[in-house]
Amino acid sequence: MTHKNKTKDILIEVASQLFRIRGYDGVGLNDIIEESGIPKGSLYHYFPKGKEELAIVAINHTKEAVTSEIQKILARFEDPIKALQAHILQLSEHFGELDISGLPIGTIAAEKYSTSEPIRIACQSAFEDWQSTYVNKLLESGYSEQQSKDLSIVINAMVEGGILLSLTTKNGKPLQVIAEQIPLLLIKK
Amino acid sequence: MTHKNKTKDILIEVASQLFRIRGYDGVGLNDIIEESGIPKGSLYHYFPKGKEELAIVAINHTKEAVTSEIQKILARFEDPIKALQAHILQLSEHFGELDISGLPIGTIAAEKYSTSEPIRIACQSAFEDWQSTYVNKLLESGYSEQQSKDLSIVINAMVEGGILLSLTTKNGKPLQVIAEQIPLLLIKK
DNA sequence: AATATTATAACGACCGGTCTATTATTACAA
DNA sequence: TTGTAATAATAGACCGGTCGTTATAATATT
Repeated sequence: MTHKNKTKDILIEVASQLFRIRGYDGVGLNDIIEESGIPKGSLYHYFPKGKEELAIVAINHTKEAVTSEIQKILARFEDPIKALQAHILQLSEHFGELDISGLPIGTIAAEKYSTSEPIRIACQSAFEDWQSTYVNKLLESGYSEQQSKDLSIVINAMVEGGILLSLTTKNGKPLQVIAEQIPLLLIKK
Repeated sequence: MTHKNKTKDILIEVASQLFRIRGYDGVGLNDIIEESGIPKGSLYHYFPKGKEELAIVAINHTKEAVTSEIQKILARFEDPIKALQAHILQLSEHFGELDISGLPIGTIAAEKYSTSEPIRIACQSAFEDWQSTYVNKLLESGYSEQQSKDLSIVINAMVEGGILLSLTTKNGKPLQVIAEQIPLLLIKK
């Protein structure tokens, strides 16, 4: 860390936010230029391979940001049920207002899985990271390897799907209902 | 029905498929022209308001196609657990190969929820239709109004999220794991 | 003859990407 | 410290191509 390259970091941050909200094809380089105030020359200086390269770095940035956010909230509750509910309810709080920051990487994944293998792989890696975070919490709480792994997939799917539903309906309700059903899922076998 | 407008129907069918796989911004009108063999003049004759109008019709087309597909497979099993598992496992069978036909409307929803209100509403309506289909099955099976409604949201989210994970990982496994967890969720209260 | 449909050419706007010039910053020699 | 050459970074005009859309003409259909 501690490599203080402000310009590059701003580009990554702005690109991450825009891609999250409008997807890959919905965001032009000119949008990123304009929003960040950084000229095209600098963008291509730091990302000589262009848009796809920037997008992959942005995906990895979002991956890490979300991973540490999940870790942080899961660590605050010993009970995995309460922890996961807090995690999902936290997501639901963003809705109804206007801020809303999109599916973290689901939009890009859905758009580009069939047309950009590097992007697909970056998105896959993000999903795997988040799943690992869930797995760790479940293992700590005494769930079996098998059940932890299975549940982490289901939780990941429910979270992604829940955000999508909440975005589409402009309403945090779907995520709240999902949070309520967590206890059913987490019955130890 | 039975209004035999072949040209228009072909446009809707082709547009639906392309939007499913590559999203709204990832598909140009030229792609639709080329894939369908129908000239641009005809497209604007049938959809004078252009791309967005065509997309909304395509979304509604996909909505109805998916709704009747869900209804069909749910009707084949009396037990709602078996019925939903069959539904989800059927989805999982599309993966691993190359065909794969994308998130039905989730991609467009995620891309455009913030930039096209008409598209957002069309997507919302599709999600509501699918949820209603789940609700009906659960009500028939003796679940309470409240639980049926809650579960239908969770199922919808799991299916959408599961397809997204299966697309991204090129693997039907996520959907299969989700299908296996259905019994936990459907415990009657 | 009137209308519906097909067929393309062309439009301006914007796309991702390239190019060249200029300005900061760094590294090293005196 | 200062002068200077090398390199990094900024700046934006510009490129060919493609975007969604429009316009106009030709052709079928009624």
